[in-house]
Amino acid sequence: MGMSQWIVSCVLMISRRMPWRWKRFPAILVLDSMREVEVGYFRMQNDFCSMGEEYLLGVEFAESITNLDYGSSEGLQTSVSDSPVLASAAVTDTPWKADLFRAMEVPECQNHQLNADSSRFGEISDPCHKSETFVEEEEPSKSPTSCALQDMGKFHDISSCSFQDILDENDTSLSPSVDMLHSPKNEKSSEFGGLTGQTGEIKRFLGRDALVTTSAPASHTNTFPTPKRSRKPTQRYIDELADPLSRHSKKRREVSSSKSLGVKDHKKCRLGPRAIRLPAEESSVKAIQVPFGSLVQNECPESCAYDMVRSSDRGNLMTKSKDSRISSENQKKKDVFAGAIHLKKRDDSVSAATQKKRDDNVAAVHLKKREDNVTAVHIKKRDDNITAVSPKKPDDCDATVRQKKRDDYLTAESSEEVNGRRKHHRLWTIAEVKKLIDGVAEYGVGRWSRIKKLFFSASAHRTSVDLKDKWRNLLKASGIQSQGSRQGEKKRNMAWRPLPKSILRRVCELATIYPYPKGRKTKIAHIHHDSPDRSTDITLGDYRRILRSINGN
DNA sequence: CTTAGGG
DNA sequence: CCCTAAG
Repeated sequence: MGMSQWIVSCVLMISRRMPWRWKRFPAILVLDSMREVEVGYFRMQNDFCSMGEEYLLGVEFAESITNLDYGSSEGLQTSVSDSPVLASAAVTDTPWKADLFRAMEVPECQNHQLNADSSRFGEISDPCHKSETFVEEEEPSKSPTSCALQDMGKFHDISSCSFQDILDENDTSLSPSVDMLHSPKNEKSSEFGGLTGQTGEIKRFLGRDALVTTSAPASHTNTFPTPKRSRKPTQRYIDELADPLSRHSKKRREVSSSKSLGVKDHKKCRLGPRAIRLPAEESSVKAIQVPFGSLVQNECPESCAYDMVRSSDRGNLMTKSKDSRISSENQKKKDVFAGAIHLKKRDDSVSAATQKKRDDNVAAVHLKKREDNVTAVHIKKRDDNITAVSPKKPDDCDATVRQKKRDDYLTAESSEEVNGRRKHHRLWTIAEVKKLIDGVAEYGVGRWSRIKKLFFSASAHRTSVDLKDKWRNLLKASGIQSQGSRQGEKKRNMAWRPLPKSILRRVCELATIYPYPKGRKTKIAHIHHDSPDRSTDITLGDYRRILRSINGN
C-alpha cells in the first residue's frame, strides 16, 4: 500500500519539480515504477478477481505514462489526477505521506555529482538550491548518498542516475518508505525467478540505498525480512541492457505481415540491424515471464518440460501482437528488441530439452512465414500490459479473467496457437486428418492445393504442402509405405499409435488406391472397371466415395 | 504457382 | 514443419 503511493508521489514530485528530467528519465524506470504501482496495488486486494475496473485503471495509468511524451509533465499530472487510485493516494493521510510531502516542499537540492551528471546529458542544469536539511550531503566522500552512487558506479545505465535523483531528494525523510518498498520488492523478485532483471536491478538500488541511508530503523521495517536481497542481475543481462540491439539484432526473427495477407516478398523485407535505441519500457514489459496457469491445452502432448519455452513464446507473441497495433516503424524497432529478449530468455531457460531448444533457436533465427499470421492479430494494448505486468503467481481466476479478455481480441487461430502449438507447429487434429482423408478420397493424391481449398479453406494455416506432408506421414503411420524393412517400420509405427483405427484403415485403403508417389491416373479408370475385384479390399463406403470422386471429376 | 521430395 | 527444385 505504501509502495504504490510512494511511487505515485515520486512521479508527481518529479513531474512538478523537475519536468526537464523526463527528458533523460528512462522510460524503463517509469514503467517499472508503474509496475510497482500495480503490484503494490494488487497486494491491497483481497480478492484478485474482484478488481475489475480498478485493475484497468491502474493499467490505464501506466499506459498514459507510457504514452506520455517524455518532455511533458502535464500529461502526467493529468493522468494522475484522473486516476481514482492515485487520487485516493493523494487524499489519504498517512504518516509516511506527510513525510513525503514535506520532502517535496524542500527546495530541490542536488549534490555536485548529480549536477555534473545532468550537464553531461546536455540538459539545462537546474539551479541548485541547497537546503540546510541536506547540507550534510554536501560532503561527497562521506555522505551515504555518494556512497550509494559510488556503489552504483558500475551501472552505466542512466536510470540509476535518475533514480538516484529521486532518492537524493527524499532519502532522509523517505527512508521508512524506502524500506517498505524494499521488502515487498524482494518478495516479488524471488517470485519472478530472477527473470525480471530490470526490476531487480532497480530493486537493488533501492535496497542498497535503503541499507546505506536508513539509519533510523522504523518499527514496521522489522516485519519484512530485509536480508533477503534480490538476486544480482547477471552480467549478461546488464550487457544487454547497455546494448540490447548489437547483440541480438542479427539473430532476430523478422516480423512481417501475414502470408495470408498477400505479402510474399517477406524475404526481401528482412530488417537490417537497426541501431535504434528502443523505448525502454518495452524491455521491462518483455522481460517478464508471463505465466499462464490455466490455459487449456487441447492436444498438446508436450508436457511441462517445455513450459518455460512456451511461455516465453507466448510473451513474445503477445508483445508482437501488441506492437502490430502501433505504427509500423515502432513495431519494427520494438520487435527487434522483443527478439532480443526472447532469445535471452530462451538461452537462460536451462530446463528446456536440448533438442527442443535447438529447434527454438533455429526457429527464432529464421523468418517463418506461418508465424506471421500471428502478427496480424490485434490485441488490445491494455491487455498486454495487464498480462505482461501483472505479478507472478496468478490465481486461476486471474489467469482465467485474462484469458477471457484476450479471447475477445484474439482470433480463434491465434488463441489456438497460444495453447496448442509450439512455435510454428500446429498439431493435426483428428478432424483435420479426417478432412484430409476425405480430400484425398475425393481428389486423389497430388492435388493438394485443391484439397486445401475445398477442405481446409476455414483454416488459413495448412498449406497444400502441409497437406502433402501430413499425408506422407499418414502413409508412414499406416504402414502402407512398405518397401523398407518391415521390422523397422513396424517399430516406428508404434510411435504414433494414438491414431484411430478407422483413420488408419482409411489411409490404408486410400493408399492402396492412390499410391502416393505417383501414377494413379490410370488406376482410377482401372478401378472403375475392376471394381468387383477391388471391392473385396475396400469398404462399401470407400467404394462409393471413390465412385463419387470419379464422377465428380 | 503447384508439386514432389529431402531435411 | 521448412526449404527448394522442377514442372
